[in-house]
Amino acid sequence: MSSKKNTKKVSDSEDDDFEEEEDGSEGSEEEDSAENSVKEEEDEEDSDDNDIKEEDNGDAKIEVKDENNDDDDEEEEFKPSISGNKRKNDTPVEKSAGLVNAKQVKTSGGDAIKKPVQKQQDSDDEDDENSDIKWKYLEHHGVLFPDYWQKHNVRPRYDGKPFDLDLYQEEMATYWSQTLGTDWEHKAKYRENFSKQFLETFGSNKGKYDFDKFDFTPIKIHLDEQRELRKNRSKEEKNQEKLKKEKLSDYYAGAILDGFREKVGQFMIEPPTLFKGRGEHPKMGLMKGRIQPEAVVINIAKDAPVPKCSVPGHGWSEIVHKQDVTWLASYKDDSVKKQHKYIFLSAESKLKAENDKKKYEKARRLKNLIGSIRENYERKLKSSEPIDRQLGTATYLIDKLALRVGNEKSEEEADTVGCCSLRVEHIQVLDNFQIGFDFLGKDSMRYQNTVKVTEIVWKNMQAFTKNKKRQDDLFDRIDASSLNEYLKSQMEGLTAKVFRTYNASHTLQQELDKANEEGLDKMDLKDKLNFYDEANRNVAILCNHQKTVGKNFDVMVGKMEQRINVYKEYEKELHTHLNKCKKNGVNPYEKEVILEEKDDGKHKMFVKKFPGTKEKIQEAIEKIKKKIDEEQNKKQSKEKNKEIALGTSKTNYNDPRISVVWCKKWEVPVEKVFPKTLIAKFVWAMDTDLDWSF
DNA sequence: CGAGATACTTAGCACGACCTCC
DNA sequence: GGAGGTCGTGCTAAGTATCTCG
Repeated sequence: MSSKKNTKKVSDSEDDDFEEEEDGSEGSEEEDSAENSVKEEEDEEDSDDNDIKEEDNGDAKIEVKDENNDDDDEEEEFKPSISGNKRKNDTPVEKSAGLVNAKQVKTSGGDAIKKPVQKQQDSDDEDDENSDIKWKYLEHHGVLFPDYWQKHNVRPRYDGKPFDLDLYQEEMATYWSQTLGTDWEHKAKYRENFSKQFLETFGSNKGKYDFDKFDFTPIKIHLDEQRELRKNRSKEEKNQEKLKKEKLSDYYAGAILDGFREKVGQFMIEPPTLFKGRGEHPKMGLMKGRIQPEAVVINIAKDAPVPKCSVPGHGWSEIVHKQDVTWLASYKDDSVKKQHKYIFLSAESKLKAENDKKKYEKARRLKNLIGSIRENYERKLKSSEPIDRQLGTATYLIDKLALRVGNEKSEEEADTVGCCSLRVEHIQVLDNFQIGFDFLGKDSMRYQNTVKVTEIVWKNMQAFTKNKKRQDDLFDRIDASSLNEYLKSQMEGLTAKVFRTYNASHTLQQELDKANEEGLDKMDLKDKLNFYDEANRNVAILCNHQKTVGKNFDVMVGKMEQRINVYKEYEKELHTHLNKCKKNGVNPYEKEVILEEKDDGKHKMFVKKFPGTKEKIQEAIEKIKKKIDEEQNKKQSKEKNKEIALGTSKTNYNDPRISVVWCKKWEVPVEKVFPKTLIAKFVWAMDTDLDWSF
């Protein structure tokens, strides 16, 4: 209810005709690169804009500041107040709290405050307390659009002859050329989808052309040259560009939510390119269309200034004031598949952090109830009702194997499954109460596992496969929503994914609790971190978080082995050297041997030193032993992590408080287990008490 | 109800910044 | 100080879950 009231179009309200005016009056504006538009559209064009906005909001313009443009006090004051970079998370913007405060920030040089205050009062009041209001005040700078295509005029060949392409054709052809030499090039579907769409651009002439006769290597070569050129830019040039980028990002990343500066996440509209779906995606190779501002909906507070659209001659689709959602902007993109995209605040924002914390608290509630919940679904396993046996069995799998729930998918997507969408062909009922699983899950990652289950589960699984074809659903009486409905009856807010969070965090806690037995106190930092990685790895294995093996993994490991062998040989030689030294009292053989490990042209050197005194030799032996040890550890963890991605569980499944407490307890700096961004994301967990546990 | 819409989280990969090792 | 490797971050695809509507 409340939200509905808030979502009406700006243009509906008596004082906002923003889009109409903008659209109508600016058709002839220069229409190029977004980069230009952000920085250059200053005065002439700006004045139009301000006219409109000043009517709306008093003086509410937002400008990107350029180094050469520091003459405007208003902007000067405004900008830092909302810029993302200097933001201090827990310092309210401008001291006081809440709505009033945010407005002060926004208007710290102008008079926008007057009107909005009135606007604010006429409808919001009763909304605030009830329902799920996510914010009271929200202000941001909108979204950034990728540059329009700029023609490079490098022609492909057709039938061996240079061939002219129009603007859009060239753009498509270039995206295609980007993938020449990669795996994509050889995927039949990718080629099929692209070629069809590409030929489509010739309209009624499309029948005249044969895609196989096109040769795009000239464009490919051009792209390679461009990359080379970019790489070889001067230091200053690179620096300049970096600064520019930072400036832009500083501007767009800046938002204010309820009186606090917050960082916006991904604010750049996804640029056009060829769609690259994971796995056997039927739509791979199709052109992702260019998103125009007219497709973008902006969500801000009623009394916030309307962000400026950076594309000359264009305007937003709509300005809404939906307080029951967290997105700042959204757009529909149906070019490849029907979908909505959103611009959110970044992971480190209060809004996201709060949700994150709630997620873990919910998982902890599950932890406390898990006993009775397990009893409940175990009872269901034996129920006389087939539906209940399926619910029980599916819940068992979700709990024990951390499977995803498995929503229905359409034909237009890659064929992947989760628990409820498992088909008979995905499992094998084996001897000894074992079940074999082999299916493609999210992102077409293969889940392959053989597990011993309880007798009753085993029998159920066998029954569910009876008289069915391979392609039939294993669970034919339930789906994701009925399963979640059942879970809801067991605990408020319980859904299938909570089991994953709970099991992951619980596993991490258990693993890390083994620190005492492992004698962590006697370990050095490196070994402690190995121990942590091991725990982390167990979670990743549970959740099936995989990564593809890098193409030169074997080469890498080979090199390490070689290095270890060299070290070992050196160690042996040192021992003989030491013996000789002992016999003679003094060392007659002091020497250095320089080894060059040659490897495909490049070389690395290793110097074997044979010192002249027993003590020094002894030292050298110790040193090389340590090096061997380190190198072996490194090799081992590399092999262990060969196909396992540790990052995903760290960011999404492991309650950060577990790690924080562990770090404190064992005197490991948190920044050794969390990279910068995760520390920022998990600020809320950083001062957890030592006695806390999941 | 069921299908599509909507909102938000979870996921792997490419690439570039940074670090290390001589 | 530069090449080679590592690692973090940005990007965007692909899930989950719930809501809405005919």
